[in-house]
Amino acid sequence: MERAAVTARTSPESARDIPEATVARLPVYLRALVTLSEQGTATCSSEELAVAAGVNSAKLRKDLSYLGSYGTRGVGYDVDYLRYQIAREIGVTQDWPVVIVGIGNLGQALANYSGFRSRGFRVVALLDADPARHDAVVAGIDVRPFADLERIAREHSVAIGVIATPAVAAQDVADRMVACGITSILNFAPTVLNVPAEVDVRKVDLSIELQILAYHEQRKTNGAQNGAQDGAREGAQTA
Amino acid sequence: MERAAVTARTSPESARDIPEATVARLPVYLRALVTLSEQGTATCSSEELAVAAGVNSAKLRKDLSYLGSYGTRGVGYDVDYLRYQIAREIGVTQDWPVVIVGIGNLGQALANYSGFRSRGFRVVALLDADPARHDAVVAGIDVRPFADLERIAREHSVAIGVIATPAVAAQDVADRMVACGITSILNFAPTVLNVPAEVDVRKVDLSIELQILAYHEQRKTNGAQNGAQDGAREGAQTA
DNA sequence: CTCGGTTTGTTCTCGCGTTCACAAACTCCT
DNA sequence: AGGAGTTTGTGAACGCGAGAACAAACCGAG
Ligand SMILES: NC(=O)c1ccc[n+]([C@@H]2O[C@H](COP(=O)([O-])OP(=O)(O)OC[C@H]3O[C@@H](n4cnc5c(N)ncnc54)[C@H](O)[C@@H]3O)[C@@H](O)[C@H]2O)c1
Ligand SMILES: NC(=O)c1ccc[n+]([C@@H]2O[C@H](COP(=O)([O-])OP(=O)(O)OC[C@H]3O[C@@H](n4cnc5c(N)ncnc54)[C@H](O)[C@@H]3O)[C@@H](O)[C@H]2O)c1
Repeated sequence: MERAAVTARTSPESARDIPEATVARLPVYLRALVTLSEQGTATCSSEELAVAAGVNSAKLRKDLSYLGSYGTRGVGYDVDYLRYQIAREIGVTQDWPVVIVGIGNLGQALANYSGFRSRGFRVVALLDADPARHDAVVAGIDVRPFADLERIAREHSVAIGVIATPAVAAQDVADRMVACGITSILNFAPTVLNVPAEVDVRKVDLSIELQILAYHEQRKTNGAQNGAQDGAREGAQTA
Repeated sequence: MERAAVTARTSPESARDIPEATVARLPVYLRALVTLSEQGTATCSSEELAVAAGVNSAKLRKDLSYLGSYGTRGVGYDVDYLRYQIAREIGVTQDWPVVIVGIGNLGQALANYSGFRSRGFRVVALLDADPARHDAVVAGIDVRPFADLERIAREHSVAIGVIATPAVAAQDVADRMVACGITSILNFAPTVLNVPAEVDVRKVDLSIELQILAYHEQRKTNGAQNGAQDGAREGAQTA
């Protein structure tokens, strides 16, 4: 891995095959580093950063090692330098244009969310199929007809789309997005999307999260009644 | 596992140690079964259900085998029977009372979300620290002062809490929830929560999801420019 | 009853991810 | 300069989960 480290230092677009589990944690590290930076911390050890990110320090170091050798032994990591390196690796040193489709309860909340802009994303359009919603202004952005998707996607080179429509409409919306060249979809509708292999889909599903909590909750209370030997249940952050 | 299967058939509160990965998929199967049931399907094979749930059929069968032997070889699964068994296993045959704290953009959207009720959850209170929000009615429920948490949690035996406050307030809210006996928390604030080991925390983080998509998106476009040999990138649903 | 077709439940294997543990490397103090 | 103390980066061990493959079990026809 020594060679990889050197390559990472010299050529910006390097870093072969980062494990998916690591990729999912990089944003967490990035956020922790931003917080540390805002607090005026110049350097931090892997242990400090691990605590701030809520993970094991060994895991943190291994994750960072996939990006290169950005730390100094005996000292730790330069907060701003590491922050930049992770941001670059994730790809949020420039803003990504994003469209949100389905401007109902959830879509409006998302549009109003200020955390996007500051974390590498820019909402370029709000689209809805319901004419009654059109011409409304949400978070300073006009709500446009869904039919405008193709034009907007082309004009802004949109690669990422957010689906916040009812479940029945989600597959149609996804198909149209794919047809417009969108290759990454964040889906809030509780349904399975069928997309070509080159398109990435991530889903955020409220009910599933709650049901997972309910399962463990049931176990806790039943275990108490039942008197069964429940081993140490870890309450670690489960992503 | 033969013994476990028999036990599962006879005693309702059985099913030792279901793997976490399986637990996370049970809600997906449940939803697929509900859809199938509503379509009038009486029985289905593991292959059909797997397609509906967006997973491999071998994985599905293995997952279900942890609950017991609820299928019939050569036939498949009785949709309604399996649906009930999974619902019982997850613990959503009765409703769980839930409190939502932080009734801003996101909290209001959550309160208005009708999918909770139908999936085993009942919002019993909306709490906010801002007096300006009090006495507003969202989704037919009064917004109450945050100080009411203890009384409400006790009166309704609330075990599950949802945090939709700004990040800076999230840890305080979590501490108060834990003090009130809440042992499961769904956190929307982009921060790491410190809670006792017996408390389960699940987080839903928009920015992280988008950043993961951005990472892969960057790889796709860079790979094209670079002409590097990018192996077959799978676009499967990543939870 | 028997046989062919079908589908489940389970075993086995492989790869990924987590964690431990430690050598290498760096700083600071004497 | 050298040694003590600190922290990184990584090799190795281990456990969990994914998937292929197959025997066991069930149905229906004849
Ligand atoms: N509100 C929540 O907190 C919440 C929580 C979890 C999941 N969800 C899911 O998110 C999705 C949106 O929820 P919501 O509460 O905002 O629903 P909503 O009904 O308030 O809004 C849906 C919007 O989508 C629009 N729409 C419908 N079909 C469309 C189409 N084909 N193209 C474009 N727009 C279309 C509608 O006009 C409407 O404005 C749903 O699938 C819901 O299950 C919502
Ligand atoms: N809106 C979104 O789509 C979105 C997306 C991703 C993440 N988030 C996160 O969800 C959280 C809420 O987002 P939002 O857009 O609804 O923010 P918001 O500012 O609209 O609402 C926050 C609410 O929490 C209340 N609050 C503040 N401190 C409190 C306390 N100590 N106790 C109880 N209530 C308190 C405020 O009065 C306000 O009503 C934030 O952490 C945000 O980062 C929101």
